[in-house]
Amino acid sequence: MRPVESSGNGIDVTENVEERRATAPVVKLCPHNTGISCSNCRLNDLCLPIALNEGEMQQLDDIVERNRPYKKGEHLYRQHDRFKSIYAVRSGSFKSYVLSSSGAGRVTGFYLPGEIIGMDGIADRIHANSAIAMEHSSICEIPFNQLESLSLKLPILQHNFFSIMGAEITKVQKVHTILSSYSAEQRIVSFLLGISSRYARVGLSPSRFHLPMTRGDIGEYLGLTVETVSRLLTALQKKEYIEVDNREISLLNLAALREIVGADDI
Amino acid sequence: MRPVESSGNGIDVTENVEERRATAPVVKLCPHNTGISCSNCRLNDLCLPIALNEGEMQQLDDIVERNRPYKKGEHLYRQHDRFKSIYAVRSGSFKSYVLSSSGAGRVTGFYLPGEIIGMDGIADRIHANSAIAMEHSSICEIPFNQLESLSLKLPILQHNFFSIMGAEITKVQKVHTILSSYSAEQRIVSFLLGISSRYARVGLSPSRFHLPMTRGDIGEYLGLTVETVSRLLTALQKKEYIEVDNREISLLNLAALREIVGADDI
DNA sequence: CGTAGTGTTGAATTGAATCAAGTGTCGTGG
DNA sequence: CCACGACACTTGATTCAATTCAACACTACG
Repeated sequence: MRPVESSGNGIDVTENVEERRATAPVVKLCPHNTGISCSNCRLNDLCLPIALNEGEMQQLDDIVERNRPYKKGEHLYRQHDRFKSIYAVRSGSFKSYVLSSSGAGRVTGFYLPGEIIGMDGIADRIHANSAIAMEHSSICEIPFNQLESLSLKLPILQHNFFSIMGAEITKVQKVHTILSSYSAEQRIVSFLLGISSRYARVGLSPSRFHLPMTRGDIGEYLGLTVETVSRLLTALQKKEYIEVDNREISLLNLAALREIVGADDI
Repeated sequence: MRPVESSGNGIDVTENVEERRATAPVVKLCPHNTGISCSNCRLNDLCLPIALNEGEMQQLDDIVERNRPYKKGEHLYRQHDRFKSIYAVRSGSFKSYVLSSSGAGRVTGFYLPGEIIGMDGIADRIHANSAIAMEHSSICEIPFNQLESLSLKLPILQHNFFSIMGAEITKVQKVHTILSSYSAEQRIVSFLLGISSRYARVGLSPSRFHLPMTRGDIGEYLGLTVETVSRLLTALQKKEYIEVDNREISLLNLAALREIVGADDI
């Protein structure tokens, strides 16, 4: 039933976090004793260090904190927390969400390996969202003040971070367009294609993957109800455009799916 | 009929552009002969130069290009154009929009004086949106490569620009929440309150203002039809929460309006 | 092995879209 | 300065996509 490409809880592209926790359960690990550094991280060419040379990467490495992994349901930060760092997802996945005063929270984003989470706090130094692990996950924490200082010394790092923030702006604007003009079916398809290409980016299969989030999460993110999400996944399966086995998704007819959203998608 | 606070075509807080055009209609103006510089601009404490000292502001000033004003309907840039600069709105207003392959364009943002437009091109050096003047407007163009270079030398400038990009991310995420969970009425009210506080930021009246955009623009931005926008403005007027005279809006009952969106708005 | 959370499916309802037919406003050129 | 045409806006009647309400099935974890 599980796809070949993504083992177990989804995506542990860089390390066996379970094993590490067994030997060092609570104590905060020194950044250097995990065997992981930017220079040997598989994600380093899609993360902050793009195009940095060895020496520069070492300087970045020195400010990165690689804390203990996060268990499913653990918070990375909460809404209104003081902003301290941004975080690169190394394995697993997170969602960000806000609690509206009118009760129900709304999911504002999903963060997969190789993506940066926490930029919602940069402007006013207070996190606008909460962020929570959707599965067992590990992250690289990058203290923002230190990132700023280092960016003054490393032009490429400054450039990369501007680009990463720019990409975040473009990504959220894309969602704006989807929410303001797409039908429920187009939203779901666009979402699946988006997840697909984000997995492809880190070398996983774009046509067969595991969704780390619930139907409810997807619904909140896309402005739909759980029932609608469920119904549409079933309908797309009936058309044989996708195959759904619980949270395992196969995209069977890429062309038809792209057709639905108008081809110019992600 | 016109509100006292905003004269004529809306907002010319810094200069009389009409007059300047009369004497120098076509030729591109030298950045220094306009009498405008960052240091004497009324918006300088809500724009890039925040907290810069005189010398630093002068360095920023040297890279800013103050082109001829834009007429209503003129494009600042178009989707797929090469990204070259970001732009600070000095007077007037712009909207950004995308053309979906399925015909109808969708408005992705409105930019008022003191706000920065163009960040949608930072990530991949291609503009993801088009930007067009909604009225006679003037801007400060800041070539991005030069901004990057200068940011390496001026820590405060780098910091400011990170903040500005962070604020853009937070702003767009807020719209995401609005579109994914608010009713049509809540969207309109939230939009009006947002415009109100953006005008307040530049010293204009938060309770009485001119909308530079059409009902159609508002609808596209909020994922509603023109008819719905029109009906709801009428309905809010009937409740005496607002007064509508064409594009002149008065907010009569702030408390009631805030109540509608759940108080935790913008 | 039980139970809480997650997911599915159906029937009824409804908020906003669509379709339609106007009126109002503004900029332009005669 | 006024008349014209193009937009912009409004209002009403009807339709429909997605929500809501409801009941039940699955699954996964302690």
